[in-house]
Amino acid sequence: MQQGIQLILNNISKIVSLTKEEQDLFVSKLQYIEYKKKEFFLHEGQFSNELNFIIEGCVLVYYTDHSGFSHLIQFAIEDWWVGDIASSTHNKPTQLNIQAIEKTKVLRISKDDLEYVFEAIPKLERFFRILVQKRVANLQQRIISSLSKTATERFIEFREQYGFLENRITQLQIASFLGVTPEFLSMIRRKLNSSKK
Amino acid sequence: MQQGIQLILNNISKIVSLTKEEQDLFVSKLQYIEYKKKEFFLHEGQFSNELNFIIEGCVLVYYTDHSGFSHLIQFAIEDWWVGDIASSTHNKPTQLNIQAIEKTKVLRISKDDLEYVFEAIPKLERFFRILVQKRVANLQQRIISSLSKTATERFIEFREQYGFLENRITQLQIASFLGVTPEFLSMIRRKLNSSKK
DNA sequence: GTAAATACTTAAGCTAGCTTATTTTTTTAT
DNA sequence: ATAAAAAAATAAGCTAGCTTAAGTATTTAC
Repeated sequence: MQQGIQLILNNISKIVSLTKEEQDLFVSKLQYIEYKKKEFFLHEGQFSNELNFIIEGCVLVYYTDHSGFSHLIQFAIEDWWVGDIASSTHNKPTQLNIQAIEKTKVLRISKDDLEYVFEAIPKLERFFRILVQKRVANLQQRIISSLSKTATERFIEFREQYGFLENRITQLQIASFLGVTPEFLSMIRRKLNSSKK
Repeated sequence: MQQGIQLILNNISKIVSLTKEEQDLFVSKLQYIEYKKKEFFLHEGQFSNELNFIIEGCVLVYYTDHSGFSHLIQFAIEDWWVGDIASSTHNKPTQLNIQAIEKTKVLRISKDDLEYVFEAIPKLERFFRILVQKRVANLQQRIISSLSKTATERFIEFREQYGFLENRITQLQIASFLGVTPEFLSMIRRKLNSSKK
């Protein structure tokens, strides 16, 4: 856990610098949690009242539609933040599922504590504002790609951006993220491989 | 313009409450600008260093791909904020075009002034954090829809959410927002109309 | 007020991506 | 180590949504 605290403070210090006292206050609000592989952080219909920082592991954020198909909205690994901003901003039950796909260690802060530290340490509110802005940039890029690119182009873009994940998540999950069937992704991969040599 | 200032202060007061002095400081940083129909706020390749609040009018935010096709990322009307968060967060030239499609009046604040007022009035940083969170919720919903719904379902959802815009933007623009061709949208509309009666 | 430009509709043929089904490979649990 | 489960590949037939093209309606600009 001690290493995790170093990691989270380091993550924050890339954007804002906190004094020792501010760090201690923030850290005092963190809860350390471990999830086993396949365990859920959050189920559809629950209220999302926490934000999680991943120390170790990998989680998926997905939406399950009325026909039971899952659609991968986001994934997160160590040194990333994960939570349902939509649910906690609008105080509505989440539509999403958040699930560990490896043994995962997180530091968690509740919504109430987060609001408290924002009040006490405005620099932290700045940090989170910038974090959320980066998320906007990321989501917007994904919309641009979904509107203007073919599945093959989106797969190539995925590899460039998230290639380091290719051994941690399955083809099924990549297909779900790209918005194609696994069968079609398999075809895309075959075509790319044969044209490569 | 005076009315515009009332509108913007009102918009902010729905989320945070400012003292008279704080309001005055914020307002002193605002610039009033008018655009004619078809004029651009921002062209692809430029740097986005402003945030705009629309007092009156309607603007489109779109991406133009390498084949010259436009894809509508966002639209905004009076009482909405518009800018390119991605470009200004990452200090990169924008990929987007922002264009007025009606005579449009805005109040604008530069990125530098915004950072200054965030420092001086932390409540304003909170306001913008929450504004950006709402944008995340909106973009995420759009990704969920694009992954899990057919074009017809997305059009019905568009009408429910943005029906009030149907007389201000064209079918071409709606098609571009939904990610279908105008011809196909025309077919969808015909089917929906014939099944309605 | 009128010509030109733009938006919208319709329809026929086409293709990217889906469905279903089978086989092979890899992972998981005991 | 092995059986069961899950993931991945291949292939044939299908469909939502695209392309092209031509015609009609509406806006725009002078």
